[in-house]
Amino acid sequence: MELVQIYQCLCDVTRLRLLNLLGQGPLCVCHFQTVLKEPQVKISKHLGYLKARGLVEAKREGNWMIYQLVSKASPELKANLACLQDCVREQAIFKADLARLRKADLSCSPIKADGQPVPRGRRCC
Amino acid sequence: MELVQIYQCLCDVTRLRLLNLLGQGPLCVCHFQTVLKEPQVKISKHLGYLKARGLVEAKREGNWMIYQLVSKASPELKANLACLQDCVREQAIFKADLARLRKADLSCSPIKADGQPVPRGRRCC
DNA sequence: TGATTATATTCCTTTATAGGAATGTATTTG
DNA sequence: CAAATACATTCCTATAAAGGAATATAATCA
Repeated sequence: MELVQIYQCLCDVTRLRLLNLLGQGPLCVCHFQTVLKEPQVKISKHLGYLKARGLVEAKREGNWMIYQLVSKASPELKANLACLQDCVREQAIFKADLARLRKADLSCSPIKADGQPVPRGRRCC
Repeated sequence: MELVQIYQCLCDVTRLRLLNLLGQGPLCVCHFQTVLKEPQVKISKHLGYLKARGLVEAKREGNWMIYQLVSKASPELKANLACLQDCVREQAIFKADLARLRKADLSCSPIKADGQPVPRGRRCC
């Protein structure tokens, strides 16, 4: 993947917020909606953008799509994601997002802490 | 400066090439033209773009405009420029640019090695 | 002062991107 | 199967950006 494409993915606030959250682990679309408080189209499109350019990957989990950072990232991508995490650490919007993520009910997501099988088919968000 | 603005500056190859060269020190516009082999408008516009967003600064030196990376860069900018330098080290285009830079006659630029006063008013490129 | 050199700006065209409304698709539940 | 839930896609509009041709500006030289 080209370096420029990485930067193209990083030059939108919504996408930075998505990537920031994904730094914590896999998430489903509705949780992004809940945390970012942005409309579904917006979230979905930006996730599609990131996926098309190989920054994230998605798998279907029952009714939900679970997104995560690509498992086999290039050195350039790794470096830039690390740099991003570092830059973002002090910034209000991103800290607030992480705070809301922690408070959110993630019961439909595979990142559930207790390791229980994910309860499927119930209302999520 | 916003983090997103930094990434906006980085999402174009020409600008990455400019920044890569500026990592070596200040340069005048005509040297960018020589090294990148791109038309003057293109170079000038991208430098203007970088300047408008605070990644580079420029000063007039007689007939020439000397561009350099901003002296007082934010932590985010520093981090990302360092990351860029790192990512770019192995890539063909950027290595080739640096090679051409080394071979170029930089007599009209303040980065002249021997510290002599810059000869002004002569033909540069 | 007029010519030359270096650089910036304006104008125009093309393409990319963001955002939202509406609609489509997949999956699960009852 | 019908309804509900989660998500994607299409269509449209507005705005930004890239690139080039032509022109303008600034400084220097002869």
